Amino acid sequence: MIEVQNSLCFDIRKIAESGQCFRINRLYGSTYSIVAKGRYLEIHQDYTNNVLQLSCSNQEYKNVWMDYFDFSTSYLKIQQQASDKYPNDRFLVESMEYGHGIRILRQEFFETLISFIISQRKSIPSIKRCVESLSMNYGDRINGLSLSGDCVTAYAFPAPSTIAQLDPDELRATCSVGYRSEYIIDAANWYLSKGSRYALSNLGYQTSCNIMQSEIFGVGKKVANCACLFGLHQLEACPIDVWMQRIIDEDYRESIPRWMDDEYAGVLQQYCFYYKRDLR
DNA sequence: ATTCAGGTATGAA
DNA sequence: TTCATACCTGAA
Repeated sequence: MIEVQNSLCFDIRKIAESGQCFRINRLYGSTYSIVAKGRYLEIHQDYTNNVLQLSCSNQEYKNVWMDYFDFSTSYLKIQQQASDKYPNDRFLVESMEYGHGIRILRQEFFETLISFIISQRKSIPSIKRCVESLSMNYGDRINGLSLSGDCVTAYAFPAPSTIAQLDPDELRATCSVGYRSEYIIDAANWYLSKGSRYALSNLGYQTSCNIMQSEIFGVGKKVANCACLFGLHQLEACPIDVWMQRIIDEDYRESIPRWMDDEYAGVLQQYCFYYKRDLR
């Protein structure tokens, strides 16, 4: 277990509730578990002393989790820049204040792609259950540590080759993914034959977004944008879901706000999404 | 019972 | 291009 001073824009509660990741769960209080990159982590945020506790070694923190939490990107700078560029955008400025501490996690691409294929027409709890059963049924068993030093078992997200070989009916039965089961298997095959060769993160946002939409059955505009933003860390990707559409309709009189074309539109989208959803 | 939940493919206008 | 509709599933 290690302890680090949290001097960054980092709020684990908001990140967990921001809907970008389906494998962060609240255990108790402000303690969360995370399964990512074939590892299990527990993290506790002490909001009064501004301290983070993580259930890993200092080495693993530096090698794995600092990258995962995207600590090399300054979200403060992104916020300040946006405030300067769109000073009159009341909704955006309020959203940034409200969502301060949200970051875009550097999740694994394949897992992100499959997770957001699953997400269509599903509620977040339901998506989480699907991803969890997918991992339990077909993923590797992981041995992790809790914050108190106890051994914890978890399941990594399955490998592309494992998912590619599944029978659609079996997948549907074991993970209740419904009509998405063919999509999932198709995406895994795409990843094996082409996706992993493209080096999509180097091809840029527009190109990778178009490739995914045209080559993967079941991947449309929204899912492709989520895969770009959360799986490739292309921060200009701005997925328009029902909540974003509500923001456009209700808060911008049905016209696309300027910030949606910003180079950091995806980050700003997360603030607005989180803010709008909490107003429910 | 009906609707909704972070959509997409398809075919018609 | 835009629009309506079906689609697994589980929860409200």
